Amino acid sequence: MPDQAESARRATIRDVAAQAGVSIGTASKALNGQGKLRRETRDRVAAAARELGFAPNLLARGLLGGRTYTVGMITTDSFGRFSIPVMLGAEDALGSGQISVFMCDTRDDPARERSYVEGLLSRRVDGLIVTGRRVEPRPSVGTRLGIPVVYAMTQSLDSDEPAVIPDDRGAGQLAALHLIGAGRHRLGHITGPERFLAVRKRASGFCEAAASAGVGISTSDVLYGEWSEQWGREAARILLRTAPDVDSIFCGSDQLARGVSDSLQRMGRRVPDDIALVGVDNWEPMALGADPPLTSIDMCLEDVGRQAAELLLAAIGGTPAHGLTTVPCRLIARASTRSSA
Amino acid sequence: MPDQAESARRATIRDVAAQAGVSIGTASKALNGQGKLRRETRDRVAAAARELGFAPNLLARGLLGGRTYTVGMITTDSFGRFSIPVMLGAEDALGSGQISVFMCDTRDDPARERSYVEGLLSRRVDGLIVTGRRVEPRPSVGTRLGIPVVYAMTQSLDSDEPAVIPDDRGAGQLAALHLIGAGRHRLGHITGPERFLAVRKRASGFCEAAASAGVGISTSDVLYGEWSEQWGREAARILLRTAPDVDSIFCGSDQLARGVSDSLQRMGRRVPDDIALVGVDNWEPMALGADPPLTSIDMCLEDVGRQAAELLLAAIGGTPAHGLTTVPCRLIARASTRSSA
DNA sequence: GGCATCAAGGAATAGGTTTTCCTCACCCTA
DNA sequence: TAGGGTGAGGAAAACCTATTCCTTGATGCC
Repeated sequence: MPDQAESARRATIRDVAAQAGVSIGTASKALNGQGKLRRETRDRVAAAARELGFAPNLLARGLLGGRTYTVGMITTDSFGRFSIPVMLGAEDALGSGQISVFMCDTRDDPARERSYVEGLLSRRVDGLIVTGRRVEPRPSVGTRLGIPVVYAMTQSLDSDEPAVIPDDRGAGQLAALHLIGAGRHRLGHITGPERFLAVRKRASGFCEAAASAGVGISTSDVLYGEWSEQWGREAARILLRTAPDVDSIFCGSDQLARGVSDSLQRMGRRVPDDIALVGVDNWEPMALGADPPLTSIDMCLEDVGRQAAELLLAAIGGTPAHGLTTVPCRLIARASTRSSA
Repeated sequence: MPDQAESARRATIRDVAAQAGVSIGTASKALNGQGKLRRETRDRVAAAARELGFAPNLLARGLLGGRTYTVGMITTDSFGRFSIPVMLGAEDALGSGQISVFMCDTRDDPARERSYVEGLLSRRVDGLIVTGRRVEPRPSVGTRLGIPVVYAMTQSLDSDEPAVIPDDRGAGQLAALHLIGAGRHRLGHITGPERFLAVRKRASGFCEAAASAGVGISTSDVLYGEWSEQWGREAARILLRTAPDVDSIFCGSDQLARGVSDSLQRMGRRVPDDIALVGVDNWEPMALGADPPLTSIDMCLEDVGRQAAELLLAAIGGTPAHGLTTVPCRLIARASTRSSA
């Protein structure tokens, strides 16, 4: 393959046709395996294309075919920790099918979002993926765009629009079962702001699973606060005061778990011997950096992204989806819940 | 503005022209403020466009004009912690000029990279930004692509190609001056693998600045290791053994600094009273979550991205850049270096 | 030998926009 | 009144590709 382009102007199919001594139409057929052509002609065209470093102009193709093999991705949280893996998974599902992704960060500004959507529509993307910070429902990006839209890690207030989110309730259950399975019976839960839907779902999943295993913790025992290590430290002190015999804590994020771990150890409790800890996010720099490393629930965000992309592809292909799809979480066991036996 | 599209087919300029009772060419001129048209005609066309929710097909425009107002962004580190802010800054500089960004993650796989570049070229992007994990030089993505390329947070082995990177040497100097300015005189440096160019540059900047302030630390005293909290903990123990009177440590990342801080405090040293700590990255979840919060050097990655994008725009506009551009870092002072007075 | 069939490839069209060049009518001046 | 200038807008080319329809020559069959 000679170096990509002749630097000046990219070769067009017209150049290829001329070089191969055939018409444009014939060249097109040869390159796309269409029509009735002699073997030798195909080869000649292929050789010319190779020689000229020809690559079809996808703009022209898109203009003609009505499909651009391009999708838009809109994120509201500055490519944050959540939307990135989602993007990664989506890119994975799309990229392998030769679809390119336009990325747009709205910074949570509706006006900016509107203008991005306009731009994407003008570029004739085949579909849209909308991803957000957390799982809270948000205003629809538009229901009559003429192209399919899938939400990932967030949902539209118009609840019929397809959305893919992690199974937060399942995350809570997973945590409870893991802790109980490790022989813990006095559970605590320290988590983020109660206004987050995901927070409430996890808490209820956790409490329910505990209850049905005969271990008592009610949602009113849950400690809600900010998403900060600072709150983790503080909450640990509070919890130890109100429930000094606690032997395990489920933390709503790895950051919280770090704070909790730190605080507990300063208060002389050993992790996991005295108190076991489970975090959420499986955010490796946090979870692995902790001492001891944190058991954490991975929300499989890449799967969320992948599934969203697959739903989008199906919709583009004519099979739209509706409503919510949840993706199961996975618990990654590490030293912070190692059996104290 | 009536709801975006008529759901079925997007309105074209032909529809607008028909509705306004003018020819296509006239409609185009009216919408773009070109040509000689009566005021009333322009208004009529504008009204029709609004009514039909017309937005020009950017594919067609790109096909015709040779410019797509689109750039490709290639990252090698899975949208990691470094390339994201860079992307953000770039998107900032580009987005406000109505340029859309194709995002591609190569996962460090040259074959994948090649195929992405092909795809972007086929989509006739106007330029390329290549961003990487750290600042190490990498093989060129191609020097005869026919479109300008700018590297950000990484450089091409072909050193003439334009690249924008943070001023790592300056980061080291900043750290040294800050610590010395806070009255510290026995400096240590714990950092990442010596094979990283950025690591060596920071170390030499740090040692030089210290030397020229009359404080002795040689590059041979630097502790090199992995980029992990674990290494931070271990290195702190080593350092305290070999230099028990150290009163300040410059850490090559916030993660390292977290490990160091943790380890020091377990060994009974107070931060910052006994030992002051400076990290690098200003990675907020890490730096703010630490106790005490970490002073850290912000590499202003968004500025790196912004500048790269600006260079790219200039190159697209006909004024290509060459060689290295460095972006200054900024020290964010927090409690870990609060004067012990 | 005439006709249908078939292989091979050319010509033309569509897709949506911008831009250049034309046309047409009108007014002004010599 | 002829010629030129001008204001307003139309027609058509150009961008590049894929596809549909045609043409051409050759072959096979009755």
